[in-house]
Amino acid sequence: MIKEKKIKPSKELPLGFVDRQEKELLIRDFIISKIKEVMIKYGFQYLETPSFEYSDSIGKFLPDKERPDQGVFSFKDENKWLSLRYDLTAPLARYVAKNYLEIPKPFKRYQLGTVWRNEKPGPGRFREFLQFDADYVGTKNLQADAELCVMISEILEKCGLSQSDYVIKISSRKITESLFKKINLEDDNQKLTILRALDKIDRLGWVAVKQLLGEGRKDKSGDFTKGAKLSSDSIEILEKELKKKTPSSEDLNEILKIFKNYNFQNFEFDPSIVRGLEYYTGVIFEVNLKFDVKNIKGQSIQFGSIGGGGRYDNLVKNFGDYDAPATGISIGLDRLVYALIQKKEFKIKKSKPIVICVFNKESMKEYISLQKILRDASISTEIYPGENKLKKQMEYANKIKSPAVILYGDDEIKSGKPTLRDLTTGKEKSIEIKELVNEIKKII
RNA sequence: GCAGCAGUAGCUCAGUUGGUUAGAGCACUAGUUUGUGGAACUAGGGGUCGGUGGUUCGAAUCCACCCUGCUGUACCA
Repeated sequence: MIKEKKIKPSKELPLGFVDRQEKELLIRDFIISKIKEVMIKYGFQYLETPSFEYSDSIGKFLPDKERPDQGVFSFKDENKWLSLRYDLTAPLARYVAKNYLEIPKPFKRYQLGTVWRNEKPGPGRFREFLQFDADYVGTKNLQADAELCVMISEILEKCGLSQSDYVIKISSRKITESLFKKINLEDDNQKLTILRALDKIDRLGWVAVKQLLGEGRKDKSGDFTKGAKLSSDSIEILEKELKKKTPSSEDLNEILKIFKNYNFQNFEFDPSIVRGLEYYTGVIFEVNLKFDVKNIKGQSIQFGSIGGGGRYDNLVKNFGDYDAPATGISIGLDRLVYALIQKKEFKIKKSKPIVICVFNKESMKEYISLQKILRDASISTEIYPGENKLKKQMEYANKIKSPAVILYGDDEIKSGKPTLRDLTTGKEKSIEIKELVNEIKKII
């Protein structure tokens, strides 16, 4: 410990930002490897775009265009506003608009990247997180939308989830639009309020949602949320229509047929899902986990979906002359990892290094030659990084969960037979150098 | 943003109606063993008791404001 008490820099992290440790990262890497495997099979191209974009290229859909810092992290560079991307879809639209003439049509791309949101963090929700996106740009064919659902389902199962662990909910923006017509609703703000209310059926139930559609609702903490102020007649019509369990729009009927062709069944029609409010134009889907997720304190929490997507036919058009209908899906990888860690035990092989103990510096040449033999055999190995006494070295090996240490002191060097100590059993063996690799492979 | 609850050592927490120098367990460091880890024993380091201001002879304890965290809610392109 440092004793001086000067002005110390803070060890705390900014709100919503976290250090991620090896255990989590290895599981994340595992998931990424599964994703890549599946993406290649489905014929998607890999793309990377920068973390920053000009605010107006990704800010077309900001609620408040005058303030680019609303929800995003931005700064002014020279005279232009830059923002950290808040998703991978807006940059894709920008990329397609920029490279329209060169790229294949339709354009299928997948992307893994960090995104940043200036919002309140929650359990498993941060202000910086890794997202995975797959999109089809330049086709109206609903086969694309269907295939995204099938594909995401394959990824989840490759990650170890079974059909009962998750469900893909589907709906269409067209259904809500027709509902608004039915109750003669024109006001866009009111429409938004209704969509937001409907989005909460899962979480709050119909009783609360009806309050939100009407005058408003007071929640557990005593906070009051203003409602959409619909008449009770209109609310009743909405409820009746939304409780129908069969889709009433053409696009959904079409997609159901395609699912049949794929023999895909793990979906559920749910007209209450909403997703991005102004962004989507047609089919929308949401990936929901069905198992219980807990926070650090072991309390069950409201986890919500780990991702979703849908059809956004107008996004590319906003950039200029090209009109490219598109559909895509995104998954929050950190959230998926957070949930997955609780669901199942991951046995991810990560070989910890064999530690070669240091007796004296003069023998370093011998230690290094042993180390080279092991490393050449692809065995993770290190010479103890320091000059402590043996006890410390053993404690270190134990702490990093090393499977074994090699003792190669003067006696061993003289006889040419290092001692191998298995740290799980505590047993020691004197071994010929040429047998060392084989013996170690038995242990690890 | 709004609301409820919380903040004492690296972690988990105790701290009586306000009363000397603020405690425990785990972790850490050193030793018992200068060539042997996971156990035990001994010793040790580490806290402006979230911050600031106030009440008081005296505050971790009471009051005000602020900060941070958790949970709910709102927003979430």
